[in-house]
Amino acid sequence: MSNSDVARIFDELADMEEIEGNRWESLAYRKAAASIRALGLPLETLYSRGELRTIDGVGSAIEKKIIQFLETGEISKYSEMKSRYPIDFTGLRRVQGLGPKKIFALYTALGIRNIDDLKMAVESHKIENLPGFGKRSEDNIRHSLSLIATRSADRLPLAKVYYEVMSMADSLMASGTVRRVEVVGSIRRMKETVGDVDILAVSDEPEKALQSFLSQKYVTGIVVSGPSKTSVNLSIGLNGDFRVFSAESFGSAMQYFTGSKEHNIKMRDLAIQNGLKLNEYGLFRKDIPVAGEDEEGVYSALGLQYIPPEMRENSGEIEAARDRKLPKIPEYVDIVSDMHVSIRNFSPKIVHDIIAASRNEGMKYVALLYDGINADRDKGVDYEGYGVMQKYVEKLNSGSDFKIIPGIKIPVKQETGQVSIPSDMRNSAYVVGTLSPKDISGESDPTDFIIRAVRSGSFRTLSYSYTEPEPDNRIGIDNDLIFKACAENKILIELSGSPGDYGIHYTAARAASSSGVNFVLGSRATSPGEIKHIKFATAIARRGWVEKSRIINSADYNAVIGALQL
DNA sequence: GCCGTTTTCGGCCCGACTGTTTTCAGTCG
Repeated sequence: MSNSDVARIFDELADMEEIEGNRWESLAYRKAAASIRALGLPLETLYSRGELRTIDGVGSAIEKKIIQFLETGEISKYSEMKSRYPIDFTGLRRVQGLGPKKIFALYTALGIRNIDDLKMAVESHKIENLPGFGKRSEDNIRHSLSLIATRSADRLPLAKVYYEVMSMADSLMASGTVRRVEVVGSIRRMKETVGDVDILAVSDEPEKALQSFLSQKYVTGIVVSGPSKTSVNLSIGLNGDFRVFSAESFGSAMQYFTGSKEHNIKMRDLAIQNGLKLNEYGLFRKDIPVAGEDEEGVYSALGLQYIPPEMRENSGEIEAARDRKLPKIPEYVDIVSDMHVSIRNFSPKIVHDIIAASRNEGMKYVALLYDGINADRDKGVDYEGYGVMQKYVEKLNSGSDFKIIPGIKIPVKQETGQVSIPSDMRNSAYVVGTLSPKDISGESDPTDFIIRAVRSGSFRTLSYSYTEPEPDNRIGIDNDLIFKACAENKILIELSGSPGDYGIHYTAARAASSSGVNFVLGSRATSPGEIKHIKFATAIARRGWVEKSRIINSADYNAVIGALQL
């Protein structure tokens, strides 16, 4: 039973209230659903602490519903309404252009309850004759259904689309029809998953720029297209929105389309309180522009510090910016080392390739972690292989300005809660303990197990390993207790940049940071080409409000060697 | 249904686009 289950229920309640004309109730459920979805910790935890009401958009009525769900597994209001609207809203809303009203119209006229019903109705051309629908509507539904069928997921991991989207922006710039191009939306916020791609441009010839965008080879279909904006299907399997603005409006347009939606709502509310109006064209006092050319001006005119895109999730950043108390998060260039490059089969060549790639990414030193686990885990760690690598690295270090920290990563063992490492190696190697859900699946009290591991002193850094980027459905552990133990025992927590081997979520990083934990950032690269992923680890730190001073690898080599006591 | 640096009542972000409409509701971001 995860937060997303509860969020889905509130979204459906919002749909049903909207059908019944209860606009504000609908809005309230919608807001609560979004807050719960963005929550970094399980609702059960907040419930046990009596803190459900601290969630933005959760008042007494919604709190009661959450409690009822947690205690009985059902919400009576939802069940009661659902019996009147036995419709799969969640499924049908994935169809582009279908909202609650249209879904209800389809249900009333044709008894359509789910995607399969809709497919059949489209195939037999029953929709085009419905009042409020037409031939175009039916064609659009057909097109959207075919996209849903071929799409693997509604959201894709950031790293899987990031580089392609950046090259899309580059080729658009090269077309010569725009003066400036920026990727905004969730990609600019470096959110861990991406649902669509937003691109903005400045152009003196908006229509030419739009045409140029539509003719790019990565555009595979057009959803909507007007004089200033267009929405398309992209070859990467997501939809893309492209909009053209004038230079005077570009800052407010970037602010607006970077989101998040919740951040924007609060921003516009703040503008209203100041007698101003904020939209994508600028910040206005009685139609006279006050700001809009750049984002800094918009934030500043509202009495705020500049808020980095990664922090714009309406999780306290606007209040902090008002009080001049935003944390000093690292810039991407502040991270001068990749503290987790994984090496399985040592050779001088691979080390030199890693050095070259690291220098290329602006790194000054790198931690090379020997992954000496045999396929058969019971056989243990290949310490001899590590020894060979360590000797080579030491020799290399003595004659080079680019330094390598030799290290080893070892899974935290189930029986002992420790990583097994010979005592003579503990002092010379940077030891990282890895922990994946399957490592603790057999534990009756996983939280206590991890805390014992942290206290064992057998590793310096705790490296969580997950296959999914989102925090939901993760192992049931009490992060608060674990983070406290890490802070007390000076155990570092690793933030991962890897697109397939995720570390802790940014919300957990934020909690850890406020518990006093320090961090290391690593790409978890298994080949030199993956070292560039370090930026995604930096992004998690930025999203998690982690101060630069808490990140070990924002310091130079000598400081890190000292901190790691190597 | 939620919320409060004018408020415990009376507000609730806002503009673009589409399709089916003779002036606008629905959807989207």
